[in-house]
Amino acid sequence: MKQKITLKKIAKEFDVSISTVSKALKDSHEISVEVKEKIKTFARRYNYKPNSLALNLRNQKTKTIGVILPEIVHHFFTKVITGIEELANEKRYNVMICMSNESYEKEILNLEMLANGIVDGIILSISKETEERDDYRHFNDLIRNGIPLVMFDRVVDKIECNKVIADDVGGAFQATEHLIQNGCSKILLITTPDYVVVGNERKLGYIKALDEYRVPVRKEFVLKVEHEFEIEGKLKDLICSSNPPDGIFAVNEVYAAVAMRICTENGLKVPEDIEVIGFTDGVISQFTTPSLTTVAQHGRHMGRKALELLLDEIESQDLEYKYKTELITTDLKLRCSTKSVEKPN
Amino acid sequence: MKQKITLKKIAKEFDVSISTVSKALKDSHEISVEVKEKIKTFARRYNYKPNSLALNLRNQKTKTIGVILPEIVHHFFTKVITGIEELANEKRYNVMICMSNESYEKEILNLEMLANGIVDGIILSISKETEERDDYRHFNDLIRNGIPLVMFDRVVDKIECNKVIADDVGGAFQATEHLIQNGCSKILLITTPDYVVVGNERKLGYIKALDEYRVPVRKEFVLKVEHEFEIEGKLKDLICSSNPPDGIFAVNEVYAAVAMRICTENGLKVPEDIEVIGFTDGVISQFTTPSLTTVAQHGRHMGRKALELLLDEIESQDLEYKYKTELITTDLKLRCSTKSVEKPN
DNA sequence: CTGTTAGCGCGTTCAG
DNA sequence: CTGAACGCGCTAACAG
Repeated sequence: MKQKITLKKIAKEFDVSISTVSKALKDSHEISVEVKEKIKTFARRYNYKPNSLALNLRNQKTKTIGVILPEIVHHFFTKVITGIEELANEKRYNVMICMSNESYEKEILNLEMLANGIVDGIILSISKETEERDDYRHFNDLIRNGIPLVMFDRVVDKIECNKVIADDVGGAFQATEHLIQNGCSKILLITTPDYVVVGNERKLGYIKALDEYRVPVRKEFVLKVEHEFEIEGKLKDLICSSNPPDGIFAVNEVYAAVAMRICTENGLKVPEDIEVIGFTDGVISQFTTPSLTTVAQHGRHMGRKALELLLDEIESQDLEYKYKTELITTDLKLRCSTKSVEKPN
Repeated sequence: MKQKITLKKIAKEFDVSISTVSKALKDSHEISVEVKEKIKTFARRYNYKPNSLALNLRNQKTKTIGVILPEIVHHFFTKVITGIEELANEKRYNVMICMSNESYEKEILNLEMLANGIVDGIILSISKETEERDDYRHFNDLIRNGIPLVMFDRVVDKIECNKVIADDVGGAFQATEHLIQNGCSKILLITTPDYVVVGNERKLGYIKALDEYRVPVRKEFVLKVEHEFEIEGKLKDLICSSNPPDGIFAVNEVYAAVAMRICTENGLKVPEDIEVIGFTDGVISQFTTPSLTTVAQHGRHMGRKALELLLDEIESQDLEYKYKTELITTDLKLRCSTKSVEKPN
């Protein structure tokens, strides 16, 4: 278990002072060429690397940013991470990823841990439990402590900070509009419980599209489910009713995939009898039969944007820094679960 | 931009020494009750938290472990992370996740960054490029520097460290055996290029099963592809040949899903005409039509095990520490792309 | 009961 | 050209 080499050890080796070594390694003009040379070759030989902890402590900054995610087994979030990593790389920042597991407690724990000096700023998507509790003191504490925070995707109006969100309303509008234009008039919305903000936003877009095209909004066509296995029973009932839906818009990928499977199993043909659109950046959609038309969220782009805003704030000296909210536009990714002229992929 | 509160500031506030404050906050018996009380309430009021950097520097350990992954947009790796996080939580360790993006350069960069004091140990799955180059000096440097390393999934024999691997040979054997027992005799293997170790291991299992059941191994039934879009042409040719396969074993999920789609598109019924098995821990398999039988890798379990070994080594004082290689057994997860008595899910 | 000192590893004055 | 001293924030051994 050989110990790491330090300035001190090199100094002892050549019987010079620590600061001489430090200067020599930085190629300071204050040090004689010979001394510099021998110290540098020695350092290279023993692969000297300054200790990050010491540097961070001294500089009072770490060039590291923390990312807190509700979960990681989720294609969208991994895309966001990819975007963050990408830009972090370019800007020579490190990234520390933590998971809140959708838990309020763990979110606070992570926040506290990161806030204790080890990161220069934090990017986060709020946990479901926190959304449900509607308790955001820990974030305000953080901000009061002067640690820059950027929220993405699941954001909270009450918190004053930079934000990056997908255009949930617009995306849902686009999807619903597409279904309407394809001739659907009885469009089922499968969404999350009320406390999930993005679910609500997407519902708004759905309603907006229906309104705009003068399609009546019907209560029985709004399905709120917590878990995908709740879909089967309710959807079956609707399909077998006297007035079955002819289109489905689901606020995420799994809901859409499950709904589509249930339709098929119950004798409906997709997209002939019923068209389906999901909302996601995911990978499942490409492999379902038929492949699933979705609203693409561009998670990678969101990640990049979030870090961009964060670095902006970190590097800003401006006392009157103005927080922004960036809207990332979505795209309708046409596949085979909807009727359309072209059906790529 | 209020600055964080430190021992020093509290000391100044009450005009006592820094160490008095430190002791007071640790409820030392050396300090009078009144002083302790007033210092503690003050600290609580201003939400004092010791600076982690300073603590880490002083203790020469960080209670943080680094994880380097080839990529993160990958269900298996996110499962492994979940396992690592889980145990890390229990043991009160932090986890820092980095991505090598399958790049040799970036792997080295990450390694160097983590090695400079900020983590107590590293868990890693090697990048493809490194596998291809067959150059492992950076790992040996790390180990020589006394930083514990655990490799998982994609491991390298030449590196002496703890390892956790899935039973790739066994899993592939199981899968192939299952196909044979279901009556397949012309089983196509879709695998990766030779330098990918896990691909090779799985190929070994495939051959072993064929040998054991005296099914001839045929060269034209071993398809090596780098990317999934190479599958279509080659598979089509085979299907249309005079001697088409009646079973497919693919070394990953995407290959299997793509192969199955191509079979269906070319008029073959799965599993009646041809059976398909994939290798993975993924999420796609559940949503294909038919759902895909796979060899489950238990990524979460692997993650836990990897961290377990790492903590073992970190906390071991033993100079004659013995490295282990843990084999994580796989399970055949039966779904609908293979014939069988029961077809759950 | 409280304070001083030293040290973790580093970089930066400032003196010599 | 080189070194001593200081500070980043914290703890622990030792003095008083």
